[in-house]
Order: sequence, then structure tokens, then C-alpha cells
Amino acid sequence: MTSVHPDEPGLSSEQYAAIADFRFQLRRFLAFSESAAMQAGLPPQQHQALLAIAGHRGEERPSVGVLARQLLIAPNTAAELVHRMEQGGLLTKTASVDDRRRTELGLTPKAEAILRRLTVAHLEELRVLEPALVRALGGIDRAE
Amino acid sequence: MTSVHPDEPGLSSEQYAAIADFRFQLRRFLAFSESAAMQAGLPPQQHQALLAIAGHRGEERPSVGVLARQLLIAPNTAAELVHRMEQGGLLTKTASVDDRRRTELGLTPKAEAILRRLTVAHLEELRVLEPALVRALGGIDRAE
DNA sequence: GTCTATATATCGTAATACGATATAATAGCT
DNA sequence: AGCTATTATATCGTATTACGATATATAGAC
Repeated sequence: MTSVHPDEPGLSSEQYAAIADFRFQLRRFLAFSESAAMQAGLPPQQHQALLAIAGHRGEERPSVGVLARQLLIAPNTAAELVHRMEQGGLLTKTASVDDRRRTELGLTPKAEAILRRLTVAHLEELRVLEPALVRALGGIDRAE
Repeated sequence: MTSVHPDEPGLSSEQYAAIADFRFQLRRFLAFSESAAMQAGLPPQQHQALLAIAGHRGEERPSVGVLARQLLIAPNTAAELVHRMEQGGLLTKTASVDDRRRTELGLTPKAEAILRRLTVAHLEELRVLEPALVRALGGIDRAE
């Protein structure tokens, strides 16, 4: 009887290398992004928050909870992040009219300017890194 | 005279949304990976270290410095990581014969078993997430 | 109106990456 | 060979931030 979870799925060292390559390309992009954010004066997570808010689709402005779900962080962590960003003059917090528990978030002009510059830089860098990323991703399938 | 760094490169909200989407897909994959590693009893970075070592191409076994370059972390951080992993029974450290400054790294059987299971899970998950990832990446170009 | 669920906030804690620094080994130069 | 600069790894103190536990306010169900 063959186990459903065999001990030796038979992974080749080529497969490990392909996946490691993919993660390396991912890290390259993320390292670029973090470095760009820091140079712009933002902790990387604050940059992601700005992007998530600016990129939010829908009529209403995103709330703290929406941001948490977008960033895949706990709600309390999002509340702390938002607080730091408000102190830094990046976000405005306004209590929602229809549900006063919710806090609606908006970018300040300062934040918009920073995000715009960062996004331009990211689009340029993605033009460079995207091919390697896609190639590495495909390499995983090819190694199977 | 047109500035080389215009204040308004004219980024549409659709572009922000496309890039935010891409980052969200990236986070989904990374969150899966971190969660899988933790369930296997490993801090995520230790999983990445195992993968980098197992996926290392070349005759010689990777050193602490090679690992640092692969993980894009500072050499001293890699030394600390390696130390923790050795304590955890995941890595063997052996001084290189030709250059006794270098420490060559190898996986213990325990580490190999954990990495094998994690890699199988990742290959499965990538089959699910890859299409969304590639689509999101392409969406950035399409939004330009 | 009471009870439960949801949204946000606060506080203490833990994990880890880094800078600064130290030590050991090698390489290069003369 | 001897001296100096460079490279590889290690140690220690610090800072950042995400989380769990918990608290408060508001909303919704009945």
C-alpha cells in the first residue's frame, strides 16, 4: 500500500535550485523596494500602506481594517501603523459618518508626493527585474 | 524647459491599483510560505536558509558569506542565523580546508526532511498562486 | 433594552536585523 | 620572510515592529 504522504517525493537538487532562484529574485525586488522606501524616508511597511490606500478600489476610503486585510497584518498592528503614519504627517484619519467605529484613511499631499516618486522608481525597476522574475517562476515548472 | 524629474508623472489610480494588486499577491505567497515554515517549526528565514543551501549550485558547499549574499542580509546577520540553526540541529558547520576563515554549511538529515516536506507544499501552493501572480505582474504593464 | 459582534486602540513582549567592533586567516607587496 | 590591507566570521547592544491580551466604543439582533 502506497502512502499518501511518501517520505521521498523525489525532489531533485535542480528543483531546489529553481525555487531558490525564484526566492532570490523575489528578494532582489523586495530589497530594492525597501531601500527605495528608506531613501524616501519611509519604513517599507509605511510605503506599502500608502500604496494599498492609493490603490484601493471602491467608492469609500479604506478603513484601518481594510488596510489590515490588504497588508495581511492583524488589525491591532494596522492601528499602530496608521497611528505612526498620522504622526508622521502621511495620513489623515476621519471617523466614518455611517459607522462611527470605522476610521477612514486618506493620504496627505506629502504622502502623495512621496508615493508618486516611489512608484515611478518602482515601475522603472520592475521593467528591469520583471523578466528575471518571470523566468525564475517558469524555471520552477521546467524543473519539475 | 521640461524638467528631467517632473512633479507630475501622471500616475493613474488604475496604476496604483495594479501595483498594489501585485504586492498583495506577493504577500499572499509570502504569508503562505511563512505560515508553512512556522507550522514545520521553523522561523521563515531559517526555511529560506535551508532552501538557499540545498539549492546552491557549485561543487563546494556554501559558506556563511555565500548564504548572506543569497539571502541579501549582512554577513554578521548570517553568522547569527547560522548559529541559531546549528543550535537547532539543522546545520553542520565545518571549517574549509583551503581557506580556514570560511565555514562550510551542510544540512542535517532533520533539516533535509523538513525542507523536503516544505518544498512539496510550496510546489503545490505555487500551482495555485502562480497564475494570479503572473496576471498581477502583467496588469502593471497593461495599466501603464 | 440587553447581548453579542465588530472596529479600533493600548500595552507589554518577543524576535531578529543591523551597526560597531573584535578576532582569525589570507593575500599582496617589498 | 615580514608588514599591511583585506576578507570571513563572530559577538554584543540597540532599535524596530508585529503580535497576544486586553480595553473601549459603536452597531446590530432579538
